[in-house]
Amino acid sequence: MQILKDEIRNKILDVAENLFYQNGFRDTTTRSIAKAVGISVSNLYLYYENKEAIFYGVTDGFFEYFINGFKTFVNHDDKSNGMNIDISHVFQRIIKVDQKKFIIIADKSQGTKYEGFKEQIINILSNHMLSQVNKEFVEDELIIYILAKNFMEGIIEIAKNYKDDRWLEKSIGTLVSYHINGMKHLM
Amino acid sequence: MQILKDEIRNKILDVAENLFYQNGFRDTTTRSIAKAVGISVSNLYLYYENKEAIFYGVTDGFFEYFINGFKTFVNHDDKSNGMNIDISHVFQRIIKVDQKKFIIIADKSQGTKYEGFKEQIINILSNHMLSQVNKEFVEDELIIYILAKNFMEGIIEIAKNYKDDRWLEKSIGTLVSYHINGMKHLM
Amino acid sequence: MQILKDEIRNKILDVAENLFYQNGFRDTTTRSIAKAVGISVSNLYLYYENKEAIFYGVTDGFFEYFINGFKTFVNHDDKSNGMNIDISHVFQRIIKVDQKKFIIIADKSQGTKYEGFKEQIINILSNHMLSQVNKEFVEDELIIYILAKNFMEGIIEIAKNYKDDRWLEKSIGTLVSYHINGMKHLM
Amino acid sequence: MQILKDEIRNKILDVAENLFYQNGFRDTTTRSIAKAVGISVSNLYLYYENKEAIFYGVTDGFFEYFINGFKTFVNHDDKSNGMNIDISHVFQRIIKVDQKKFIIIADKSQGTKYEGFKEQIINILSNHMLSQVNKEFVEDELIIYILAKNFMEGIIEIAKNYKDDRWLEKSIGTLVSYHINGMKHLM
DNA sequence: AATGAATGAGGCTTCATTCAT
DNA sequence: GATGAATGAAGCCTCATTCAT
Repeated sequence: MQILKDEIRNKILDVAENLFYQNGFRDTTTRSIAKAVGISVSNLYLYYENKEAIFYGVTDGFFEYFINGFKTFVNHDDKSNGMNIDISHVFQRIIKVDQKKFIIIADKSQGTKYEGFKEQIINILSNHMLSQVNKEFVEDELIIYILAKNFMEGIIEIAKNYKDDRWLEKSIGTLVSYHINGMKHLM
Repeated sequence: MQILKDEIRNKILDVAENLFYQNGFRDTTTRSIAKAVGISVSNLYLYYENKEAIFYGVTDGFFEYFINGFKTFVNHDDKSNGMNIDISHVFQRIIKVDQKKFIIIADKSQGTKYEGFKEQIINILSNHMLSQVNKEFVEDELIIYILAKNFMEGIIEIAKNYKDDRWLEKSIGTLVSYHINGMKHLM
Repeated sequence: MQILKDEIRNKILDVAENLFYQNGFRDTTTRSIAKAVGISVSNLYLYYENKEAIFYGVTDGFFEYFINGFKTFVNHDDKSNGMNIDISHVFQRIIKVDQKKFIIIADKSQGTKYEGFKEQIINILSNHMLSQVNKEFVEDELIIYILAKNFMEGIIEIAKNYKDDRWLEKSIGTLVSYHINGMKHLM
Repeated sequence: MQILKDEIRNKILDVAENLFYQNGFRDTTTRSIAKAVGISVSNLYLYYENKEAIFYGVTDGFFEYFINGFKTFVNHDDKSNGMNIDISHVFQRIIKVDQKKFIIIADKSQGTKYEGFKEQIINILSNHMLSQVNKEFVEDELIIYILAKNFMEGIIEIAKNYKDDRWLEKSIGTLVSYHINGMKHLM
């Protein structure tokens, strides 16, 4: 009673996604993937070239989506205020498409070509915020970086708890306005 | 001779602290510790039972301190507003006493008994915030949890960048008021 | 339908011959054979019991031919001079019939029952040469063995570069007369 | 009853030398080395960084020696006849220093940085021979290459059978004069 | 007859831990 | 105390071979 290839191929991605999500790329073993799928380790290699390929199988399509969505924000936003409603939409869309993949790429990718990605996003956010802020109130740019990181991690955490679209919308809305309010006295 | 032993015992903790801080418990090898101390790997085991014991050697004292400091806040604070000046002091003290240990326990402890620690702190913070907030505005308690986590991660990030007390005070101040301002429209 | 089978059966041998020739038995994978044939690896096993059987499919017929041709030389030659024109013909014929198989058996058979084959041929050549040589000049029989091996490897190398019959004839001729001239002062 | 480190370190090289000599680098497994030494595979890695490092442990010193000796020949020999008494001395010295290492580098090094080395030596020899030969007699340079390879393999074979210096001297002498006599009618 | 799927054995390497001196 | 030496378990990956359809 052999299971169909696509079934397994997808099950591998499914299982791997969960394991990468829980333990990150580095601490997820081929063994644990194989065990969770219910196949031998060597069988894994019929479906994917190596552990990294499984990771990219999980993330690649989503990564393009992420980048495109984020570019929209970066380009459109330069003239308006740094952390406005737009970014709310951007992240909403990204998370709706796939919360776990978002988290994996942003936070569990050490050892893959995506490590360093979260940092880049934070830097972009940080630069945006910096351009909105009154330099007199902020003697140290580091605090802005920290707040940008803070915001990004809020987004990630929301992604981790995402269940339905209404909740997501409201939560990101709350997070964004929370941060905008937070920023006001720095402006 | 007993002095010599203590010297090594402490150097191990010193070195291990730095390595745990940089790479986390899981990615720190006994070999790297021994090498940095300048002793043999096997000698490590005369001082500590195993890698985990070294971790606890580094963190345990600090952990009590943390808990006590935090309890003070928890107990004193029930009647006042959730995230007020007091917590600012609590974390300042904790970070001043030992930023690295704080980060290690909170963020680098995967694989040890402390791996759920950060979560617990966030839960406590979350409960506090929840008691301060207007339930009508916050239909979902989860968002409060997320903001609590957000705050905690801000603290951790500040700890990572801590250099001098003035900066620390100002940064935590900024973070706290940022979050208080953020929370205001939820109250 | 039987025809189809034979077509594949032969294509396997064809492909395997080239791969064994290039990489040797040990470093030729069943996967590479199947891929080059354009069939599945498992299908290979319907035609041949295992990788070794494929090797023998490629070599066995030729091996008989080789042995027979060589025996002719061995038997006819006992009364004349050890390395004369006859052996030139023998190897010419063998290489013309199949240079690759000759090389495979002689030089690429580690891991198969033929792995000692080259050695045997060299021993036969060596014994022949020994019977032609002036024992006073050659105190050590080993040097004769080495020269025999040397000659055999010359033949193998010529086989590796074989393109057309004229070249082959001339090259073996050169090699043989080179070795005969070389031997003259040992006689 | 622990064996001294140096004893094992050397035993590893000893054992590995024999295995590399018999099976080549690629077909020698860490397992087989460990088993022959009588230790665990992981223990191997206390002494050498990896399999390749063991190979270089066996060969490196000798490689320098080889190159130096051979350069002497190449430089000194340009004005005299290609395969003369000098080369006899060069190879004698090289083989006396270490026959097996010579063979390993020249013939068993696939997968290491020395693969391709034998080819280079043969090319140098071939070019030398080519400059000595009457082009009218040799329409195809390939045959010269083959004879150079032939000579090199003669040297290797002598190396394989080397026992004492007198024998070596005589054998190389025989091989060289054999080849010089062989070449004479090509000149 | 054909093949996609599966796997155990084995290859190289690292790591935490233990042992003998 | 101290340490060089040793090792089993585990990690990633490949290969020849077998099985179910």
